[in-house]
Amino acid sequence: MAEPRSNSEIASALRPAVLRLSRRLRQMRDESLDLSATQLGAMGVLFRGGEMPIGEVAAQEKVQPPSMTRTVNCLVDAGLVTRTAGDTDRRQSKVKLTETGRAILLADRRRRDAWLTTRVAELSAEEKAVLRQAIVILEKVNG
Amino acid sequence: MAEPRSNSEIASALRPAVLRLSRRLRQMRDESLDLSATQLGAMGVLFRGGEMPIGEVAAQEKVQPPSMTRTVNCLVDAGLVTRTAGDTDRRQSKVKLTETGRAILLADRRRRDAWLTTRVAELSAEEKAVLRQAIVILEKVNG
DNA sequence: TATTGTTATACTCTATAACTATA
DNA sequence: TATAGTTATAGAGTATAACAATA
Repeated sequence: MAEPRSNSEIASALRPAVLRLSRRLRQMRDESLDLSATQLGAMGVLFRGGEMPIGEVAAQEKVQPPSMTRTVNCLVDAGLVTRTAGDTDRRQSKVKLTETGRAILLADRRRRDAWLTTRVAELSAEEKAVLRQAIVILEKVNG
Repeated sequence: MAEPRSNSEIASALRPAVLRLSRRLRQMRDESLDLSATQLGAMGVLFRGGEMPIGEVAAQEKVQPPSMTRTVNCLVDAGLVTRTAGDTDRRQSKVKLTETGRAILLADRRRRDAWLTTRVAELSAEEKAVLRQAIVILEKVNG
């Protein structure tokens, strides 16, 4: 599968590559004892976007609302995010990173990305350039 | 995150992109009622590599042996693969796609990749070229 | 009635630890 | 003793369905 040409060939080659890498990335948790990849993802959304409704976090992470409720519950219990009722619309619960959450997110990212950063560092400059561009494309593909 | 530059910035941007896309890819199962992404992955290894010990399938898919035992059990029950004791070393159990398995794999891939293929098709020729190269790099990063 | 979120529930994936059988 | 695989067990992640509260 060195040269997939058609759209479906690209899709067929991309799928296992992404699935295998994601498996590895989830396991990296063992090195950072605090956060799961899922929790880190949700916190990352809040880091970038600031305070927002829980539904928006779910949408950005491409999970269903009940899944994000569960993740946020864990983070609230750990004191990493706060959940407050919306002021204009009280159905919403606005979620926000705490200062502790922000600090732990940054520390955890550094530790967690150790493996992946090492792997990336071993690539050539050309390969890194391709990867940089590919990240944007992957996000685009994902909708 | 349009222009990550350092190795760790690339890692930090790549991680969520891969995790979110993998989530989506696992959900695609709903459209193809037969195989999970995990099962499809294992079958894909056998499709490419022919008959091999179960440990080898696990290694290629980057999962631990007990996880692959479980996956293979399901596939055997469904008649999609066969498991036979090794002839030279009877500790091994060699696994092989059945003809049915091969046919279902190919049919399922076509159906399952429908979403991803559509997304890929919407990319420009340049973006597809980047993605083609990136797939190889992702596999390399993954070890 | 429609929307936002939560609760209840169930299933898949995956891992680690302990075990069996063979080398 | 070492290796290949399986069994037993546990935990995380995710979904759907049903519900509550608010708009």
